[in-house]
Amino acid sequence: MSRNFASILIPTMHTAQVIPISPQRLKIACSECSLRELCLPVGLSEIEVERVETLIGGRRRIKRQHPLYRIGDPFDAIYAVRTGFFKTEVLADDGREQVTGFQMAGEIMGMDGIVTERHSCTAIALEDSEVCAIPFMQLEQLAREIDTLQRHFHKVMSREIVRDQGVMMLLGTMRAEERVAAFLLNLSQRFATRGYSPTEFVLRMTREEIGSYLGLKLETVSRTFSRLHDEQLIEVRQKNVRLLDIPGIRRLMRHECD
Amino acid sequence: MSRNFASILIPTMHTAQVIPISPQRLKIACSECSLRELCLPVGLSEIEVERVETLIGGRRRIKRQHPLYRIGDPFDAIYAVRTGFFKTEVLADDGREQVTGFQMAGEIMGMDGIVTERHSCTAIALEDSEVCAIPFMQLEQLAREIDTLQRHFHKVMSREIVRDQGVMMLLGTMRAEERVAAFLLNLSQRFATRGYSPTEFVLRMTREEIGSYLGLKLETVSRTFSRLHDEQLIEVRQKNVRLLDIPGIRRLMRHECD
DNA sequence: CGCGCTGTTGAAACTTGTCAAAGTTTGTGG
DNA sequence: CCACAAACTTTGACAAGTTTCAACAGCGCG
Repeated sequence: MSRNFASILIPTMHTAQVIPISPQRLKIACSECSLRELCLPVGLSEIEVERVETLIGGRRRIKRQHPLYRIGDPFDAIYAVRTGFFKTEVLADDGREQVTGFQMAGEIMGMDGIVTERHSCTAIALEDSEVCAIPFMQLEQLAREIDTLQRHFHKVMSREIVRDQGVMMLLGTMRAEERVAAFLLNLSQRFATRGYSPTEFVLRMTREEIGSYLGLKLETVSRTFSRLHDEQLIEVRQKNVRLLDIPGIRRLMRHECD
Repeated sequence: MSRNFASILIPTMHTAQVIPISPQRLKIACSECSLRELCLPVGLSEIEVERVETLIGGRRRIKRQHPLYRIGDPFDAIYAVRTGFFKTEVLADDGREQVTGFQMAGEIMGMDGIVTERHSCTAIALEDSEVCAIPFMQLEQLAREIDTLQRHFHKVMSREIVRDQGVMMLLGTMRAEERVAAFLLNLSQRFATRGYSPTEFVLRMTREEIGSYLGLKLETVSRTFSRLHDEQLIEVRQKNVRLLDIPGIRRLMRHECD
């Protein structure tokens, strides 16, 4: 039974098949986990890890299509995805929505709420999911005491800012085919990091959600998938995707130089 | 005309007239800086402000078109804009560039560098500018000691994340006219916050830079300005802009309801 | 004073969006 | 477990919006 911070770092259910972990070895496994840098700083003493574990507010299960938090909700915690898959989306005044990201195991959500103490986006589970809530006041308290935790948290926020820059690049300069290619490669890389196949995975989101994220209409996403398929770069059947030629897909993105 | 941005919009913001500083008081004086509310938390005691002042690494002058930092530069400080105007831009593998933001007085730059300890974007002064360098290690140190400073810094990072969400929305769902309208309203609002006219200001960036930021070609930006002008919403002469009908401009953005 | 950079405008080409229809999968309730 | 409805996906034809290419004008720097 693991409802502590360390456990979010450690792939449980999903990756149990890939990296078997006995329950009593959780902390050790954390230090061996290839994802550790996503969630916990390296170099914590055992005592410090224990303190971090006490900080976790608790685990929350979110059913598919249900929100973890909504725009306007009071902010009091950030969340680490334990299992499952989320999307975050923002809302324009006129009602238009835009998916700003997809979050998977080991990733942190909710930092948008710090500035106004209300969430500025909505996080919705794309499949039955589980998160660890990390009460923000307590996180700040502990960050004041543990340098490496403080630094780590700052890196997590910074990584989010850098990720956003990448999305801007994608939305601002790429054409449809490049966007879809970048999206697939990004997913592939993130799955690989977590020990899953980088070439074969399931899209938890609809074409419309992909389109929203990529600034395209769902029809364009669908057509682009079909085109990549015609070019023998991918195989798609519904939500199942197989990347047949990753170098080829990567090449698409450099195609339109300058 | 060789008058710079500040001297037009900001009735002499340059040192002496607004903020009298006696010659011997050359040290950094956050306590007397007019930007204080923008870059420091409210509620610091005098002693705390003094401590923050010791933390400022020093001012740096950056000439027009010169970089404050470049992609790949080692990260060791964040920067607060004192005077002037910057753009930040990222680079794709194939050489394409994308402006990710424009920064003006009181805004903080450089947080992208925390995660990798190298900057992931380049910051270039669009006019002769001045920044306060804030060594990051020392900032973290002090943040561990002063709660309100810690919280403030987290809010600054969070604000950046929320801002990025807004840019994604802009790039992902808006048409050219809406993007330009949003851009102008955003600038207007930021000038207003700083006590300058929200209706009349100078664009320090070229059409190409605006286009890069908005995910449009420079010709489209130019055409859109012309169209807004035809519709009597704005006046543009070169870099000088006057917003004639802010409600009208705002209406443009709700036009395309979903 | 002129050269270069920046900005404006036009016409054609191209990419993506819109609308529509049909096929496929998923979920629900009998 | 099947049947049916709803949601999602694919594909085509056409429209709209944006980019591309090109020409020219204006300002500003040397």
